[in-house]
Amino acid sequence: MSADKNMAVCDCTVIHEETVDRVRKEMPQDKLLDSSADFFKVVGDRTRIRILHALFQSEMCVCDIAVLLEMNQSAISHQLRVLKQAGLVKYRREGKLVFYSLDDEHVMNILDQGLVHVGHK
Amino acid sequence: MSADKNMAVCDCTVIHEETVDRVRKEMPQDKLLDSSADFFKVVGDRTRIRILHALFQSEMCVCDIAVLLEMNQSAISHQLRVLKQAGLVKYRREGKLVFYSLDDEHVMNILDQGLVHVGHK
DNA sequence: TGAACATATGAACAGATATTCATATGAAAG
DNA sequence: CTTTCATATGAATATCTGTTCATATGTTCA
Repeated sequence: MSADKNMAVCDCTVIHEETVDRVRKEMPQDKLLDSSADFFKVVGDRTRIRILHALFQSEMCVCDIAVLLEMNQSAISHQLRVLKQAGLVKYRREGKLVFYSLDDEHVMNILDQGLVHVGHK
Repeated sequence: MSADKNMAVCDCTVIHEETVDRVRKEMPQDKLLDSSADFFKVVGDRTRIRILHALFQSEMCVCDIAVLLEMNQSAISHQLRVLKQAGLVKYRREGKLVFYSLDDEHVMNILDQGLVHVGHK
């Protein structure tokens, strides 16, 4: 059976079928893998990672963030939308202003580990 | 001074200059932020995150990985290149085969936290 | 109600990225 | 040395993504 799959998908013969089968059994579910890739993708962007680190220090309105990152308001607003859809930030309205803050502080642990990782390389 | 920066970059008046200044002081260095965004970007891909999880179980040759992920050899090879450049995998040659393995097991802690994060949502 | 301001949003565009295809490289075996 | 097989790589392509621009929404205040 895996021989067929092989031909369809790969230019070569299965070399270590047992390894492949064993690894396959231990792989996290596809759904989880896709979700976590999506999560890392959200975080894997200059602008968004800066927004998150900023909000870790303090809640901020859109304009504050734009000034901090020296980017225009629209770009920030678009990225905040992405972060909100990913469940990473939340907001509260106060008159004309909208204050954003982290919705999941735990995520900062992961971001910090990312910093540490690149820090000593 | 920040007033000028404002006009150039944002459509609005600074609302909370003290907040912005305080947050700016506490932000990680730009270089670090960029590096960690790049790191998360590498990890934020369906194919690459699967390769890493697979290699966490066992070293594998390129063909094994292609079969496991049901993708063609060339696609895998390209992605292994990205992972290697990011310092996440290493390889050893054995005859015609090239065996890849994790170069930084610590990274799996971060990936696992990603799985946990998306797992209970 | 209307002007002013902060934020959101849609369309457009430019740049990045993943996969495929064709082919090159490099090793083993005949 | 030539063939065969595993892997690498460059070019081409299609898709995705981030930013910008123009404009809409929504709130405050006159």
